[in-house]
Amino acid sequence: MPRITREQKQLNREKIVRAAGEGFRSRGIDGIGIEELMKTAGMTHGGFYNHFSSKEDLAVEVYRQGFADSLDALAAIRRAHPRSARAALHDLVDGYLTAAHRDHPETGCASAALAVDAGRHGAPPQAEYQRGLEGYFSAITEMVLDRARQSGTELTAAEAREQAVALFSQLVGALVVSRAVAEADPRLSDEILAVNRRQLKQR
Amino acid sequence: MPRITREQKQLNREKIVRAAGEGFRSRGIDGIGIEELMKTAGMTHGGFYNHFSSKEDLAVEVYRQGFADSLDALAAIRRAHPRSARAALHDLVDGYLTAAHRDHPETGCASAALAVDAGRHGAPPQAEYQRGLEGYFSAITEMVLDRARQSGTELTAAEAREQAVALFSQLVGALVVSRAVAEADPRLSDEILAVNRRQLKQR
DNA sequence: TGTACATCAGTGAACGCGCGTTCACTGATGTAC
DNA sequence: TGTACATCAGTGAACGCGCGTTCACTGATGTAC
Repeated sequence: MPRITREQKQLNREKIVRAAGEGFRSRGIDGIGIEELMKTAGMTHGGFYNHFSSKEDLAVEVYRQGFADSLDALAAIRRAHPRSARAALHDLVDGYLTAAHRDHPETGCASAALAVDAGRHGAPPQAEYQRGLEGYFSAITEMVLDRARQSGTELTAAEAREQAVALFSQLVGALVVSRAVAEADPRLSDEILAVNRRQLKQR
Repeated sequence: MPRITREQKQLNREKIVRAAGEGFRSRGIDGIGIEELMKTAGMTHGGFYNHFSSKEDLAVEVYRQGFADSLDALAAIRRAHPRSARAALHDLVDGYLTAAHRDHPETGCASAALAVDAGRHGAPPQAEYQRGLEGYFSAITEMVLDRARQSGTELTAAEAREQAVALFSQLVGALVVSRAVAEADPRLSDEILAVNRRQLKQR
């Protein structure tokens, strides 16, 4: 059958990245092998190295893609509330800290699902994580600044960034901890989400 | 040479749990093998199954031990500030969100280092994680209640627990995210710790 | 208290297995004329 | 536009390797008398 169209090759590459994005998020970079990944993407494992030079190389691409997707989602939230950054921030918190997001890491926030793996798989994935994180911080900082502006509050850029960093840290922590007990104690897991949601929106 | 004293066997077991506690925290449960673990503990790998029925069984013990150690540390903080729960909570935050804690997951908080692994390695470790987390929440809730009492503020037990859950979520999130970028961007990593420290103590 | 024997903790080789990676092969695609 | 040939994406077997786990063995400890 092969060889395949250039266009088709690009589509296949995207399928691999998507399969890896889901596999790595739900089971960790070490938790899923290339054979299973390629099978999920609809191919046999031998062709993997036509697309990536190593598994780590793929991980870097997964981080890049994951953060890009999340930034797009953030931008969509902002666009949905053109007049109220406050409403947009509430949407962010409410959307992030849901049972659905907790129960589906495979399609969720890369920062939360891949944070621990980032530190354990060498410098390149970690560098990509850092780039993505800066993007998050910048986007949320702007939302916080908009909110202050719209409510007539004085707020420096530095103060806004502090609020953004703290907000995001808490979002990630709440999600990670709620996931860790999701099966062992669903009620506790729900409580963690609800408490953090409520507390973050009071600010 | 073998066989060994019963007492010596118990000491050997503790050495294995300690080695695994450090190895699992810094490199993940999948990130270190039994051979290396046993070598670190000063033995050859064959004897492992005289102590544990499986690697997962060891993981459960690591979670149990890790949370027990952390609860002891929390109790020590409380004892160091018998008159001021406020000072104790500040100590908790300042001690948790330090560069030293970030840079040494192997001796640090089990909840932060092992949260993601808990969800990926079956029910028994996750159940142990849940038990430990409840212990944290209870201990911190008591500290929050003490603080309210000592400052003459009205606070229900439910409100105190909410504050405790949110506080701990943010602690874990800040540490996890700061670790993920520690090598790629030390300044950003420090900023994350400092911002969360400051913000948590303002409350 | 002393002796004889059963127990069992640590050793180190071996097991099967799945992993990441390599490779010869195939045949449709891409390209040069 | 059509033909001839080089390219190269996917296939599937194979590689070495490290993993978790098992096992026969040893000899000091624990126990029964």
